[in-house]
Amino acid sequence: MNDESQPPAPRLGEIGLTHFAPYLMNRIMGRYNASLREEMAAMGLTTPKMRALAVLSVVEGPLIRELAVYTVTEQSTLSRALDALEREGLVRREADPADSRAVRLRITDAGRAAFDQMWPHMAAAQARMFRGIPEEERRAFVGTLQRMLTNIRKHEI
Amino acid sequence: MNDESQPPAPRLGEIGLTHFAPYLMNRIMGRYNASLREEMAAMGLTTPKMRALAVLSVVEGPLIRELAVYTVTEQSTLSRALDALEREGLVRREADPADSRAVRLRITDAGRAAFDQMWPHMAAAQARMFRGIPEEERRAFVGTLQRMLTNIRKHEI
DNA sequence: CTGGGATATTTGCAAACGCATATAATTCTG
DNA sequence: CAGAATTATATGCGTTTGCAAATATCCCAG
Repeated sequence: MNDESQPPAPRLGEIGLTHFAPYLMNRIMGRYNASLREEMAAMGLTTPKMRALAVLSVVEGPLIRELAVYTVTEQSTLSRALDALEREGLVRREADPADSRAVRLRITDAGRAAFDQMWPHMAAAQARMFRGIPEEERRAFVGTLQRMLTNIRKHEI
Repeated sequence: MNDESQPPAPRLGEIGLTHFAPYLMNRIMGRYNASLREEMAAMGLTTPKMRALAVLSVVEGPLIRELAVYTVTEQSTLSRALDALEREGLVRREADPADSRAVRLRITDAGRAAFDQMWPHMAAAQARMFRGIPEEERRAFVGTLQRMLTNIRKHEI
């Protein structure tokens, strides 16, 4: 609870929906995620499963609670998503040698293949989002996003 | 299906998670939404209910399917969220005089009061996101978001 | 006008989700 | 080093979600 006594916020009606960044971001991400849903469904993936594969294709052997942060997923939801991914042979749970509570995660070759099949759709959806936006503007936008992430980050990941 | 034959997308591993805008946006919005969940729960609101109130506080008498677009919510989910909001007296369904299939939505005074209680938390969460980001950068960021929304917009709303 | 296709909304049902709690292992503290 | 507190993960259970189908109304071609 850090209350840095803000000046009173202008009302939503005054700034308008389309000037309120979270509204815009929710709409954009909603459509981005929806645009992938069909391909995911065709591959038997849910959003948490797909995100887990995406992160595991890049991050080596994280803990489940770490992956939960990366994927913005409830830990219990992720635990069950991993059950499914493991059942399907896309991911492996490995016991951590130093801490037997902990589970380290690794993507399998089949998992990597599944993600490789998914990736072009993700890249295309992203490209659609940025269509007509100059490279420099886009770079600045991503820079601001990175700054925002560090602002709101609660975890060290 | 508009396939404008893209050049092959660079792999996620090459660009890195933190350069992939959808990943950053999902993380940021995940935390933004999570940071509101406690206040919402305290007021008996779910995310769709809260979003409906937010939009209805600004948009006059939309159809349910229109509100579904604004709130990025499945129409069936929204229909049930509206059941709850109506039961609690925060929203009214009104028959459209010209089309008796259609339902027009209006926020009640109680609904507006509920949203007014929620709004400071939303504004504060947004302020946290943008902490330390100069006004001009922030304006540019929102401008890019608006451009992105028109890019991916499927509906006329 | 009238039947066929569109449109607006609701509802049935199975799957997914999230909170709280259980289980198991580790670390800290006196 | 014993017991308390903490950490990592899994699971029970009620709620929410989303797809598909049902219902009701409207629009339009003939």
